[in-house]
Amino acid sequence: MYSSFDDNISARKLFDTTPVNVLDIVSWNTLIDGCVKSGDLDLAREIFDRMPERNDVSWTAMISGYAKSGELDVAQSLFDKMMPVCRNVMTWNSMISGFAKSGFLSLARKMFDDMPCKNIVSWNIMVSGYAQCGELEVARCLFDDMEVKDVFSWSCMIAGYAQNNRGEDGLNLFREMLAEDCIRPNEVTLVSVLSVCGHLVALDQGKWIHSYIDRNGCKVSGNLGAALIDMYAKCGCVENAVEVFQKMNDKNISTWNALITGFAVNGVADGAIEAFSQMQKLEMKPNSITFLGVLMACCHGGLVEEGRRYFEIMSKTYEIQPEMKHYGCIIDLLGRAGLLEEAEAIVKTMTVKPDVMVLGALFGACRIHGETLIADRLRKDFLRMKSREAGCHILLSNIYAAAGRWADACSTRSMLTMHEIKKGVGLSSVELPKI
DNA sequence: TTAGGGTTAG
Repeated sequence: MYSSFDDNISARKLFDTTPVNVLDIVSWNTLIDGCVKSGDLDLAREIFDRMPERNDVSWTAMISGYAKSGELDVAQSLFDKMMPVCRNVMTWNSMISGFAKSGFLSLARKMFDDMPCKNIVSWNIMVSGYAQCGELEVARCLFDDMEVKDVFSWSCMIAGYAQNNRGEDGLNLFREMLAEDCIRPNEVTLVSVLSVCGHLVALDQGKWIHSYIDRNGCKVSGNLGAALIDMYAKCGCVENAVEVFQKMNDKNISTWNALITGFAVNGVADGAIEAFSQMQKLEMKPNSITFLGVLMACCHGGLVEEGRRYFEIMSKTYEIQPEMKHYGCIIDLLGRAGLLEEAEAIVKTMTVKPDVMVLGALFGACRIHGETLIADRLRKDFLRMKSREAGCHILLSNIYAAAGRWADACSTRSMLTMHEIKKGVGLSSVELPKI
């Protein structure tokens, strides 16, 4: 009865109108749980403080709520106040997870080592914590030490490799996972592995995973569909991406975003725009990533008019404030079209300071169009950033060189050597053998 | 009480 609320007003009403001793402890706990889940920690705390008696479930719900929202000091003080015998494994796990997610790995580890009784979740939290912080070797040691692993353990470790540019290790671990008898990948695992295939442009492996999904009758949810579409798009197979999209029943915003971005990165601007108007017809609400995709499409297709329009409706109609990446796209688009002053004017309206990428887009345009005046104006802002991004220094130097301003070109170049900034190595990819 | 993705620029 008290398990969920449409809004916290009903929880508040119930709490205010019910005499304290009418409810039993289970109902009180459910009430707290509902408030914590809906994000109203203050109300949960008020209820917790006024409860006639509390048990481990009440304490754990509060501690977990604070730990999840990053209020670790409050969580810790409640944990300390709690009778040690009342602390259960979930109480400990909530604290460990809170510390690990906030990057306090040594604190998490200390609690993990101190806890009287661990379960598989405790191990998974630590594996995930290390993996997310890029400490993959520590994560892997813990993972290998686990006597029993579940799908969470495998997914955490694979995602860790995926997020830290160790995609091949992720794929190898996925192969090991498939060889295990009692474990099957789920949607989360598959999304991670598909993302690896996309980044590595490993089309054969991506196709194999697609057929695995079909063979095993996995339901292609909105998110899994998005991962498949994204994988095909990153491998340059727009037709396959579209086919996946068309076959899906329950498309969500991520599915649409994957399709639009897929069209955009493959230079199919009209496909992206068409998909966006379909979304509008279906009254599917776009988000900031949808607009990034559409703007990217305009940028690739040189569609200035459309780009301007989408950039405008984004905030005016949909109330989505442009982020740095949206600015990057529109400035790149205008800059390439030679509309440098308009691009510079947008830079000036930005509420956040333009980053190196945004300035880089404008420098790039200055170089294409032989525009030195704007480059001069932006140069100070750029130098103030003390950026170690070699590309911008080189662009700037090339702008001056093209204009015959050799002294400026040399001084810009010398910044590179002075600050020991090195240009990153060019990379290309090679397809891996099949699974 | 634990796990996931979407991105371009010279």
